[in-house]
Amino acid sequence: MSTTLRDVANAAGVSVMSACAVLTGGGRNVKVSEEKAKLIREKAQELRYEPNLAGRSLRTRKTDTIGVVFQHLTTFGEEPYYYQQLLDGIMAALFPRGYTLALSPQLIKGEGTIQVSNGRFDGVLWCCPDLVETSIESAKSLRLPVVMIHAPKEVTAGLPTFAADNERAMERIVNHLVGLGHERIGFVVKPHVARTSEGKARINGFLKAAESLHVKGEVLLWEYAVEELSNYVPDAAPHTALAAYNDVHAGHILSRAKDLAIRVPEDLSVVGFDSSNFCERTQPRLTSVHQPIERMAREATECLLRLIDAGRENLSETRLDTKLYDCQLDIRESTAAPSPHRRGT
Amino acid sequence: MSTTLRDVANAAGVSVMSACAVLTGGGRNVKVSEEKAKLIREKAQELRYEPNLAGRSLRTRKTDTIGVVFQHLTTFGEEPYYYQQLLDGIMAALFPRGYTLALSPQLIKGEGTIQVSNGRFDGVLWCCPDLVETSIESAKSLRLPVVMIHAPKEVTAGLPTFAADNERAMERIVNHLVGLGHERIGFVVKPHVARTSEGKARINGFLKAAESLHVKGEVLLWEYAVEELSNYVPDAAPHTALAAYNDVHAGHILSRAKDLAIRVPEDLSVVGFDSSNFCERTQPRLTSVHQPIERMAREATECLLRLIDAGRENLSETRLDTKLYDCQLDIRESTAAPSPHRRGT
DNA sequence: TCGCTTTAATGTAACGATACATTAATCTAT
DNA sequence: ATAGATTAATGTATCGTTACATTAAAGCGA
Repeated sequence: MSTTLRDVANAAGVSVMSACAVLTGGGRNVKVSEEKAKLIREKAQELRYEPNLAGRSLRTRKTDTIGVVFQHLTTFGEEPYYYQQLLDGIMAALFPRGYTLALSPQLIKGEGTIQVSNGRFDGVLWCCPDLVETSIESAKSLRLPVVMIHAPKEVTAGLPTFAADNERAMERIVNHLVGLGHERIGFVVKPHVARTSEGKARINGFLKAAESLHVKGEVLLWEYAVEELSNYVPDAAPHTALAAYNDVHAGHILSRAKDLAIRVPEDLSVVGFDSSNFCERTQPRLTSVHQPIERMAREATECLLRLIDAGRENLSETRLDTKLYDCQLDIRESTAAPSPHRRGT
Repeated sequence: MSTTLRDVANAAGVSVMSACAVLTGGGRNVKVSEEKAKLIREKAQELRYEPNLAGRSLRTRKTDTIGVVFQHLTTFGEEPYYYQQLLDGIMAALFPRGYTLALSPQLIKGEGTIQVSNGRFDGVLWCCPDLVETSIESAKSLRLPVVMIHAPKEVTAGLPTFAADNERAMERIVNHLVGLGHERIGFVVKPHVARTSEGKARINGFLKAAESLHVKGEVLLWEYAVEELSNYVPDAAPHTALAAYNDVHAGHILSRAKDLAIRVPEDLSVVGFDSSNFCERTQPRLTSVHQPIERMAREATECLLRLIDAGRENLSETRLDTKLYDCQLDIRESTAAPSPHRRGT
């Protein structure tokens, strides 16, 4: 059995609460002479006392743990860079404050509804780019502070939300491509993307930007894009530029293009999304949108911690922080003006 | 305030332990009629009862949470694929059993020594490829089941250990290169690598393999490798093949080589380590060693869960599981026979 | 020396869930 | 009909910690 506070108190010949006061720094009311305090600390060290957090949590209603919600169990595999940055940002904000981060099966339920036991988390960070409506209800019904990361704020009304400005980002892509002279642009997505709120935002931004610049902008399902590349005929390609939903998808397009001897960027411009360091390693290096994911995650986490603190001090009305992050386009080598002989065809 | 078991019991007009027995399935001793059981379940749902885990943990001495130890706070950034696969493997084993995974600042202490509060974790997974000796003492002194992942078993004596066979892996690399005709091979590492036990194992394996095959095998610090490439002279290069410590480093070498117009694999063969899907996206595609990280993490986690179960049932002596994983070499395009005009120089 | 504050502590009761022991009521066998 | 077994429950103590209330002793001015 492990050492308890009572063991330490007995060893030092003092009461339990004196030991508690000394070892936790708490107990405003309780004063202990420096002499006894020293003895208590000595005994605690000698017995290798570590507080039992279950006991403490039960009493203080504080767990010093926050839960992180992902939609699926195995999301990591699809977009390693995205989750890496997310976790790094969260940890950067959490650890200096002594908080623990938990990934729990409770927090990963298929249809977006989760149940969280009491006394496990002080708050929840909800990271679901592919947010569905039921998630929101589920999030709001938690009797815990919740902060949304990367979910369009129109959907999360009433919850603090930290998200990339996806529409603006797509506008930047289209602007760049049109500026280069492209007039037929495809946005390649996988089917499920069209059902997520982030996907909708990007599609929406893409279509709006194309419309306002008077160029042809088409949303292409992945299979059609693949087919289109396979049937590629230099002068008759339906699109001279393809934007992909993320860098990994863009990478796949690059590989395809290479296999089919389609030159990038001469024959086809390709744009990614995330501007992960992966972009520096492709051939050609990939033009992509940089989302400040780590900063977003860090600031969202800080917001959550503020909410938790506020709740403790009964400042029930903290202002609802919500922030939309502008994304930069990192222009690399995979985009260029369309070949002259096809320009304006 | 949230609903407690007492609230449910009162609402249903039964005792607290009847409610407890019905809602947790536990309490072997306590029988409840189907009629009352139904009523209890109804009331629980109606009041949205969720058990308080602090209370439960305190009583049962079970947290259903395991902690994962990393050496540094920001390790993720360096090797995203590695950590992604590790976490995926851990979660795959943990979540079906209802366990939560925790990343805690308690578990990330610079010099490898950690202290874990009681009542927070049921066990600890220690994932430190760059393991230092003090870590081991720290790991052994935890009064919790501990399983080591990715630490050489010579170092972790007495603790279950799941690790890649690094020596064998380096042997495979050297075999492959020598088979192609290379006779001057460099193994490129960053300085800190040489101090970690995994680094030592790889260096050791590399040198031993080179020696036994009677070829020149040299360990190169990163800066020297860079310098060597800068001064590259086709017929006089000190090495015709470079093995890197991981895929990302290998990627950097590829970029350098490209910038300097050194052709891979014609002028120089390059080998990575991890065989992440990154290898498929480089130009040329990267030959690399595949470590079964996810499987390793999953099996280590399963082992930890067995130890935890065993502890509960006082089967104090479970056999000490330890497994060394063989790694395959995935041969892609970045390795080939050295150019004929330099062969045998 | 008496009342008053100040200092240094201690006592007790929770927090919520569950293990173990006990009780009351019903059933079975002779 | 009654002992003994079975069923359906309830009572109570406890896990380790901390909040709140209380006490005992010392200090101090008049």
